[in-house]
Amino acid sequence: MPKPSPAAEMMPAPAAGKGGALASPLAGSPAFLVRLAQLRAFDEFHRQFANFGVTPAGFSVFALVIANPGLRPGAIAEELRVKPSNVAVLVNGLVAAGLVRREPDPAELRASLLHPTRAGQTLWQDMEQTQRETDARFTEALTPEERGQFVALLRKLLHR
Amino acid sequence: MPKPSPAAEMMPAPAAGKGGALASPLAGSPAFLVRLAQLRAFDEFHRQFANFGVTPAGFSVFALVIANPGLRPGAIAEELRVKPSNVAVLVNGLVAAGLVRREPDPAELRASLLHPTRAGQTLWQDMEQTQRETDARFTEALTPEERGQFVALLRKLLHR
DNA sequence: GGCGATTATTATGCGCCTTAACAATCGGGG
DNA sequence: CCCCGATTGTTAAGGCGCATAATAATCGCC
Repeated sequence: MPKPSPAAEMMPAPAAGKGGALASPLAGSPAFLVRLAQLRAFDEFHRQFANFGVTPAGFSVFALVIANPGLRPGAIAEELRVKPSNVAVLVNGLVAAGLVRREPDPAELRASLLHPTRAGQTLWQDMEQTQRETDARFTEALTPEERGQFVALLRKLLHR
Repeated sequence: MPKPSPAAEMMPAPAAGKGGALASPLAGSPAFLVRLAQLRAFDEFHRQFANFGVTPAGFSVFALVIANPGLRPGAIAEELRVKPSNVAVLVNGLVAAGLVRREPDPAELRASLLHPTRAGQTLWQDMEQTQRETDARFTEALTPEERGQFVALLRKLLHR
């Protein structure tokens, strides 16, 4: 091992007896920690959005449609870094829930323009508030400054 | 709206035409960004571990067994914040791949003690190196200092 | 010796993502 | 003008990762 990184050092693991804490070789891995964080975020979402009948992925699509009425599915796929086939299924769910409708584009008959329904616009008010609460809970262990740093680092990390 | 938060403000979204960038109301949401980051981490893992025949979840279980020989499934479930039933399936995969073996515990016949096989120990050398490369790629947009901050913030966030 | 608690596993289902196949439309070159 | 490759969208099928519920075996204790 070339350099002794401060974190993520592996202890000798003394027999892994039930007594002490066990060695966590992945505790210093960003990718692993992100996976754990996403589990927690998912949990929080489920608790808060239990009454809304939407899933995390569906919610992200809905948020984009609300913020960009007339959006096309392809643009959503690009923004969410997901394949268009996946977007189609999620939009189906939103249409079935009566939150979104597909409208034909007169100048581009292949595409469908996505608009929120009136019911969708109404429900969004509550959802937006709930989303803020979800994020607050998710990051409740962080100070406001740390939360800002966290978001900034995530955005830099994701900036392909 | 009482106070103008610096991030995550929603623009009027002028017709969502194909010309300009679209409004991203979730760009300031930690939970949403973590989900995107996890997608990227998963992608990176698949690229790097394509030849090892293990999945991300299987790898995390394997890493724990390597670091803690004689570990019991329940301890893994607790450490990874998943249900024991899930661990059993993942261990099945590792056993089938010849990386891990289940051994009876003489003092606790309900439990099985997990040990890496010799082949598993050998393969782990390469996996450990590959994992470091995966994390390096995952965080390549960050400076070393930022990477350290990122890990520290994640750990604080997760510290239930 | 029996009975609730603990440990592990299998079976089943859902969410989310992928690739592959198909359909419809667009747009430009012959 | 028509055809054909490219674009856009959708459905179908599959895999991973998680959950809950049901089952089995063992443990500890009265």
